[in-house]
Amino acid sequence: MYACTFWRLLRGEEGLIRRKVAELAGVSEATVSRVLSGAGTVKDDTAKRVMDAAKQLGYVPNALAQRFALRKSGNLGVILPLLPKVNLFSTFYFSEVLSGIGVTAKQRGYDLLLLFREADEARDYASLFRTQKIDGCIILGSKDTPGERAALAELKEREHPFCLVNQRFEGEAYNTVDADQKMGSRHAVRHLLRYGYRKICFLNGPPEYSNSLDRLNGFQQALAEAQVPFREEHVLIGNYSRKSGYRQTETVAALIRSGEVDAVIAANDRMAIGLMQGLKELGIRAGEDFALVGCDDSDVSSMMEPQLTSIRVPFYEVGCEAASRLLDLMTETEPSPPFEVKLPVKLIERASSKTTRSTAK
Amino acid sequence: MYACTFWRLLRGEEGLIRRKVAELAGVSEATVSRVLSGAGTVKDDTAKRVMDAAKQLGYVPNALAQRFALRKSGNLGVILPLLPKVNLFSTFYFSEVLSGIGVTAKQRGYDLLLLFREADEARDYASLFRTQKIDGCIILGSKDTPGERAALAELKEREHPFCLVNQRFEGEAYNTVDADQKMGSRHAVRHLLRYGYRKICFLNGPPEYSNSLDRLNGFQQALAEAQVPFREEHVLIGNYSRKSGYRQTETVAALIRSGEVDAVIAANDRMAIGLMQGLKELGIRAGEDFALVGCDDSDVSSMMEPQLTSIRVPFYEVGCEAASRLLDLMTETEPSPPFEVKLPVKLIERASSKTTRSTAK
DNA sequence: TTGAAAGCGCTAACAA
DNA sequence: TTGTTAGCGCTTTCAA
Repeated sequence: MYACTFWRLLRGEEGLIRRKVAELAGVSEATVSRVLSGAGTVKDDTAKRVMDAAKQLGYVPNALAQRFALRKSGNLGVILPLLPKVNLFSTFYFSEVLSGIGVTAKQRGYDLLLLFREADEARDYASLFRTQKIDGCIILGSKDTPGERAALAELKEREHPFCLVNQRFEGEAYNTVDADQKMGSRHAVRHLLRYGYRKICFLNGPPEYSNSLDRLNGFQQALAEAQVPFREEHVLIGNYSRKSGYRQTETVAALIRSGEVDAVIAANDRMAIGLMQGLKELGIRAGEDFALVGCDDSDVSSMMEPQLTSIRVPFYEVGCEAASRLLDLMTETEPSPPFEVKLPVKLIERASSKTTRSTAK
Repeated sequence: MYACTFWRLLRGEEGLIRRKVAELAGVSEATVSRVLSGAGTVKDDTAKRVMDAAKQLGYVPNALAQRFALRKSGNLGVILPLLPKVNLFSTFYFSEVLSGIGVTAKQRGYDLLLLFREADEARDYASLFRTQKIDGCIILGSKDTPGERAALAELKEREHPFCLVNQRFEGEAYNTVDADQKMGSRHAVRHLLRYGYRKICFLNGPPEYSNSLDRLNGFQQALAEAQVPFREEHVLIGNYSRKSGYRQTETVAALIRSGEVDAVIAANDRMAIGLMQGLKELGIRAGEDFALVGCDDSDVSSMMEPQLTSIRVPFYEVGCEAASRLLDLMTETEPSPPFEVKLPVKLIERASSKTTRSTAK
């Protein structure tokens, strides 16, 4: 009770506590500021007196006032799609990337402002800067649509620092951190070829995501390198959801049964799993009747039966890198050219693709 | 280029644009403020003139200044554990809850500040309020430890609005939104009994989480209701990770083989899946040799083979409810008693527990 | 219904 | 090395 009224008093006289600290330390308020913000030059001795006084009185500077005076919000915005409805991306992806961003931002004294982009909301990223809610932002789950392009162009034009994660825009030089998806597909193809599979089907995601294009690209390139002909009709399109993988069951089953296809690469784990389940219902088993490779190496890939071979994308590191680069850029004085970081991926071999096809048809 | 310099100018004269709006509308800056903040009484006619002028000049008030003047951050803090390291909770859980919070907060004009709690950091939630980074906060993944209790007690003492999600503290009346875990276990037990299983083993999580205690409680109660004896040695403890479920393989296998146990309820899906995998390796199959029920109904439960019966917890709604209640509380003037909301859960029956045990030993 | 002016808690010149 | 002082862009009394 005592403490309660004590603190209520304090709250009522926010400003006074600052003055008290100054008095207790025998300095001016400006010096208190200098000590606590770390800026300016203060004698070690006085600095210590101020610190002690502040600790004794439990004084913590008001970040809101601080940021207002500095005209910096101290926030890093993270824009992300509304997850539950459009569950295309995996929760795994977001958790990992977000954690990476969060840890990095915290290390560097920034807070994270989470901004959910609504489905068809007119995107106005720039106003987040105008209102000074954020000093920079990282955009997740961006798609190549006219509205998105316009919003990004505006950001760039006004020189607001931002960074895209896992998405590039053809013809625009934006800051990007991405996994090397193209290399991922190549690894997958080479892996399958090594095990004797030669008739590979590719279950891709929609082309609004540059990742989809990159993966297809790597797929084609790896085939070309091995002089295996590329068949357009062996490219299927889903929407990154498990259901969309499941929906391809009939098509893929026919391809496998006719001997036209003996392996499938899916552009993410969810589609791979949907397809695997569908085919299993028809008695066609991954790892035995055909080989299956997913992408993302999400936590579910090792929960499957058989466990799913997948391309590990270092999502956590992607988040770290994006935040780190963006914060660098925000603290630099002179403008630097846009960065396009590609992080290496790695094929994790598991049972779904490991049976050697010695008698390839 | 033109636009670019134009905006650079604007940025240089942030304050001026406000004045220009005032001039264009033929009013004072104070009136501009009144109109844009919606407060105060303004004639409809002048209000319209101001709005038009603002739109024409592209004026958006500076939220940072606004919040500073109002002494409100406009942020709802969400405190959550660092995910990647301590991957006890599922990413599914956090994504769902977070989305619920995010949507609700946005509807009510609040922004979300994400705060990662580091593993053993001295918890000082109160200073988030003192620095005015947040006006209220929702705490996820809280555990019953002395440090946590102290931090929460401080929040309460200083009358900072906060809400716990999925965690209660014995002896403390904090605002809480939780799923009805106790009811969940009861559903699970009754379901198993109905299918003829009578020897049920319970794989629980650690007791620092009140959920663990609730679930055990419901388990015992349901057994008592059905007059099935409760066996202390049939309660196993994991840590909510898949591995910890896997680690119980030997123990559970022995219990099943000896006929002492014919069904298992796990306190979350991850442990259920770990256990399922371990037992499968020993040739003991869920849904055939024993029944298995998980909890959370995370997205993986339907990706398993066999699919996992699980208790669906409305995580998204939990998030909505927590945010909604907390925001109510923050806008109320008079103090209200703490709320303890329990949301209903639902058993989702799948293959892992559906084979009727007609010949129960 | 509106304008003028004070002040939110902090930083950062400028002086001393 | 430190104190004084003038803002940061907004809200909000108080008068008109």
